[in-house]
Amino acid sequence: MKKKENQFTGVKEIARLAKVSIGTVDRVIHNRTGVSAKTRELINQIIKDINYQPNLLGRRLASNKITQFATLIPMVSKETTFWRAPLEGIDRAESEIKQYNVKVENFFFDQNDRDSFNKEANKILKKKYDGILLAPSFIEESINFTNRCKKLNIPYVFIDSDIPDQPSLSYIGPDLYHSGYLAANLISYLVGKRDRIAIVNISRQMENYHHLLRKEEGFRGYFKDHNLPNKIEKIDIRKINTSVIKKETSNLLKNFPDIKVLFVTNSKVSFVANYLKESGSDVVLIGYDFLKENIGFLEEEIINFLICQKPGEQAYKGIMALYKHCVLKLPVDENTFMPVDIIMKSNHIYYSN
Amino acid sequence: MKKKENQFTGVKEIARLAKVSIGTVDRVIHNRTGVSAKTRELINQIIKDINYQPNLLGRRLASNKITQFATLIPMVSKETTFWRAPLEGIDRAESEIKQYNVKVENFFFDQNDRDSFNKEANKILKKKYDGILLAPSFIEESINFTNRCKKLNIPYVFIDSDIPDQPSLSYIGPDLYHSGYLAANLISYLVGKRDRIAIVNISRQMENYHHLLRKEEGFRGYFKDHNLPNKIEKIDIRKINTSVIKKETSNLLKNFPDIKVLFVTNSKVSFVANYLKESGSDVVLIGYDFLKENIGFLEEEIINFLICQKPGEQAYKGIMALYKHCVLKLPVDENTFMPVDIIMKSNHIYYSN
DNA sequence: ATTAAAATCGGTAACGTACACGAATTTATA
DNA sequence: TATAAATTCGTGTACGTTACCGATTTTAAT
Repeated sequence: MKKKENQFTGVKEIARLAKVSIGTVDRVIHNRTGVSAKTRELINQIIKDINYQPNLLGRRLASNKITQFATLIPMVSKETTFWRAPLEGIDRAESEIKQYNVKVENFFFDQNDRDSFNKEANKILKKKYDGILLAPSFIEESINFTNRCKKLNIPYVFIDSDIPDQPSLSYIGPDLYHSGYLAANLISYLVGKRDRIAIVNISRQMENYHHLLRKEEGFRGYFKDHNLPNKIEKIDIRKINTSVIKKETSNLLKNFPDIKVLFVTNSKVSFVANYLKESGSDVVLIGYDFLKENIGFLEEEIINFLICQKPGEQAYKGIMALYKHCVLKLPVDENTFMPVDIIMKSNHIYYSN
Repeated sequence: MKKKENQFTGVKEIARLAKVSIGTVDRVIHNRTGVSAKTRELINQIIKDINYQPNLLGRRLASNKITQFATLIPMVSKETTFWRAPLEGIDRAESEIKQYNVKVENFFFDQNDRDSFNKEANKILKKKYDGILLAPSFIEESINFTNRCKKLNIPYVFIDSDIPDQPSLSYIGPDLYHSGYLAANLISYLVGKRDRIAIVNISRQMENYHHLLRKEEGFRGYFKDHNLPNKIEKIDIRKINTSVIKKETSNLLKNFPDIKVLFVTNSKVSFVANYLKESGSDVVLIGYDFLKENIGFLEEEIINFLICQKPGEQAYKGIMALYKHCVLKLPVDENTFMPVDIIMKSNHIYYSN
């Protein structure tokens, strides 16, 4: 460890150069009133000249404030454990920045109950937070909520899915079209030209269904772009229920015995896997998300590929984006599309969600 | 922004509870002499009781020291641009922690010149650094170097490849065996039982060759574990030279026309791709590393899959591990095996190395 | 010209921690 | 018991910044 040598740095140096007190420099830096136009200009010039970078340690230490963020994401349910990873990402981010007086409070809503979304959203707006991270599962409600945030000048970050034309501080999540496109590309290696393929959408909520459609578009887009002749079937299952999914899948495979690949457009792929295992089918199964229930089937190679986009990392980055913006006053990327990861039996052990 | 309320925190609070001055508390915290056994014990008890977490802002601000790290990695050469990503990762880490008075200095060696490694290593040891990040390309030399580090009590982190039985602060890099294993798993989806497969090792230096062998072991391990009957050929090319590689590959494919997949065990896959493109072959090509020269072929689907392990991220994490250990005094994972990423044409755009 | 009001600025106490200096206390030595 | 030596501890200053208080200067009003 070396000792630092030069004496005058930061505001003190600026003050020295401008022949004013550090109090005045501080006023200029924070655009406060009480400085004549001349000295203000002079100080600003010096700041530019010496390329002054404020010392964040001193800054955070002196400004004895607590920055508070709120998160609004679905609760972990019996239906899916998907939202466990984002929560862990949030916690990881918080424990990294809590030393800088940042606190994060989490609010959870029920993915099958839009009222619960509104209720939690109102709770958030009552207490004044400095930034909000949310998964805009319900489109209308999210627009409403974020509009109110905008009026209150509270920055918000979307994760997991975006709301077009609703400008946010940042979106961090998948490019849904591309993830479908990738699935198709992968499948193109697995089937012959004459094999049949099926898309399986499983969703109860209309909202989430939109996301699935984007993936489906990407999926079909690939086949179109590459003039592939494969026949593509599709079924929509609107109940998340073992027996229903079993029946529908079984019907599908009976009607089209030449189906070689099933592409399930979300994390519900384990339900299909469950049936395939029972029936002893050797259809290739591709689905989404690194969930416990899916990994089991991945290890058995009932599910052959999982497409994942690190939901935990998304939430982590989301909190960090708020931190960068609110605390460090740094610019933040408007869109961060997560890499599309391909997980199979032999690379899942080192994967971190 | 909320203001913080409670007055007594940190050392002050401890001092209050122990009825001593903060100076004494400070001495206990830093295991300095000059404290009676009684009060020391008392203070330590209080520290435990209130679960005292030192404020890093105050700590870093007060300790007016500069922590200096050195890195020792191969230089970017004409032969490969592989080491550009790690360098960027190092820079990214540095710019994140430079606010905490951390500086990083980079030293580069020539991968084909073990003397250059020794020369740079000596430079590093002359100036006393607080931590070292290195890619131990030359095994003997690295052991020698790290032994000297240990004597000087300088912690070091390995990236990219490990040296077994040379205990380091941390290793961050691939699990080579598994990456080969994964490649085989992937290939198992792409070939029929009777198709032939070939492994292509391209390496000039004996050292690097060991890494390739680990991958090859993993690769063959998969076929053995799953009782797959595919014939596996193998060639070693000890010159990194377009025409040599062209000739060797061409011979291989002529001798075994039933080869369906080529597995190149490192980033030199672009040389093979170059030949395949010329010859118009439609053999499936799998290789390593997200390099510019490879991505071009990936887009053309001459290279079909690239296996990547985020070398940039490795270096970033390596510097961060040193930071955590040296500055924050936090525990550090001994081994961090990077995820094994599968990159193809349609997911490379969002990939970050 | 006098006084009041407004604008401009300097000085300084914090924030939580590190570290040096010297004061107070205890122990050892004669 | 007196004195020296050693031990134990408190105080003060510093790190770079924020934010407030009050002093000084300028401008406005009479």
